[in-house]
Amino acid sequence: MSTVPLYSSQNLKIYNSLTGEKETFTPITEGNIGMYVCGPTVYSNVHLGNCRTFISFDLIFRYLKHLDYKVRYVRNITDAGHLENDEDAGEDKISKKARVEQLEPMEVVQRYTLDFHNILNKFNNIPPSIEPTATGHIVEQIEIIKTIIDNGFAYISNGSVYFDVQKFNETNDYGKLSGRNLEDMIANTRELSSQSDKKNPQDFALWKKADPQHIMRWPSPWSDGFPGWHLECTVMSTKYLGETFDIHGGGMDLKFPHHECEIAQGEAACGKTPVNYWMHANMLTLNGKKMSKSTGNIISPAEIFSGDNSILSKAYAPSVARFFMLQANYRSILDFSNDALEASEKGFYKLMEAIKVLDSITTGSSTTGFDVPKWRQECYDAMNDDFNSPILIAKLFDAVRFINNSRDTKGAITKEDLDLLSSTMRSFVFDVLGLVNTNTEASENNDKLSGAVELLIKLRTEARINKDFAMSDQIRDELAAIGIQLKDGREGTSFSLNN
RNA sequence: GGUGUCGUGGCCGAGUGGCUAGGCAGUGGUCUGCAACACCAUCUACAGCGGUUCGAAUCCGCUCGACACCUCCA
Repeated sequence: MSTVPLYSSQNLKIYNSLTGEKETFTPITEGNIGMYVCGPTVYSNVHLGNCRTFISFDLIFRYLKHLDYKVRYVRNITDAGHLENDEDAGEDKISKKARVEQLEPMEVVQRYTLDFHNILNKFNNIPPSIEPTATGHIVEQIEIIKTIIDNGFAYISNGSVYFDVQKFNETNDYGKLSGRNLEDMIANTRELSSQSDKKNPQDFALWKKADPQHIMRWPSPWSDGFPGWHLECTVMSTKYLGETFDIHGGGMDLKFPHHECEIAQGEAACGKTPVNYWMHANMLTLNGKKMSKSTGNIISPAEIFSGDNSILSKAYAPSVARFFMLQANYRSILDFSNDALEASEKGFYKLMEAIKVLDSITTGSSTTGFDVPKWRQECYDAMNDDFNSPILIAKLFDAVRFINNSRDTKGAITKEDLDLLSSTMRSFVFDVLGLVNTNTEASENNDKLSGAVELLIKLRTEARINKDFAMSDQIRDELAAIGIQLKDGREGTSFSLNN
């Protein structure tokens, strides 16, 4: 038996940074997608801004899978080669951290890789299919450097190897992704420092000769040294996804020079452009400025979860922060604030509450006031339009209104429509948006608590019948104080757990 | 200086030529013993100036402002 994959009935459009337009998505191999996303340099704890990028691509990964595509998602760990700056005096970020904290470089890598995985796991991100490291691909990097040299696009200088941008630009277009042209860049570049080994300031390192005190070093035909930052992504994407693959993603700040250099390396090594669809996730800002490790303008996920930061009024669940981010388009700058997060939290629990209500709706002979199949397609249309999660969420809230109405109005929906509504809600909220319902899980999974609260509700109801409002209010208020909210409705009293 | 993006109501944030985005907050009402929850109704917009158009938040120009990249950053 064979089922028709969902993607065949949906028209997915993706905004391609390379062309600046939304394009109908067509994978190289039907039904299969290769996607590469630039991962973190593991020299410090991830901050919330880093997380936004990976949550954005998790949404994309989840939706592509939801459409029944077979996706190979590769996201690297940069554990070597990422310099403090592009001058020759630059120090490897991992090495520097290791020196400062008196750790082995691999201890630094291990510590922050674990932190990265732990935090993304809390945000309910699905792990990538392959998570390769730069240090695990030194041999491949040396091989590709040889190829680029052989093809005439790189030169050796004092034990280092540099990519010859001007030579490349004679036959190719350096700057096509970031909308720059080489002449402008040359005209606007500062003078080279005298000790540079580079022919031109635009040239970038493929291999760097290590200083005597540099710990992380590997032998190569040119020197004992280490690979350039841009190279690892070219090598690992090519190795696991092929010389040309479908989607390459990353943070907006990597567009230039990192991704521009990847295109140059790929074209110089393989003679073909490496990526069909470039996708860039926009920045999370704090006080209107980009979150950035180097400026210290950051808030960490751990602080969100604990509330331990002066700008936060309380702690927030990971799914609340995730929901907050998904309420903005991945291509828009999003500004973080406690007020915005608090507003999202209320919306989030309203959404979760409605999903719980789905189970208690009674069905009737017809559905009035809501076209479930039409609504369902509108949800898909939103996601098909370059993963427009804010529109999807707006559609979900349309359904929330109908669901809450249906609770009070008996028999306003057919069994068939309710099943479709329920399955669609759940698949978009949990599978596609990747939200976790901490609220109802706690109440459903804890029968003892539930039994105790039901007993208190019973006692309170008796008190109310006897007009002993002092007693009934005491029960209500003290339960509220420990996060259990009682809800009086036509059909009696129910409760929910608040965070 | 160069390149690019953006400026939407109290807050967040969609929308790219005419039709209610949505969430939070506010206001009025229904429900309630009183509340909360929920529901119904409703208010505050498209930075400024000029142009194109029957019609512009949406297209064009200018002005002002913000941000990002051009050094490391998701």
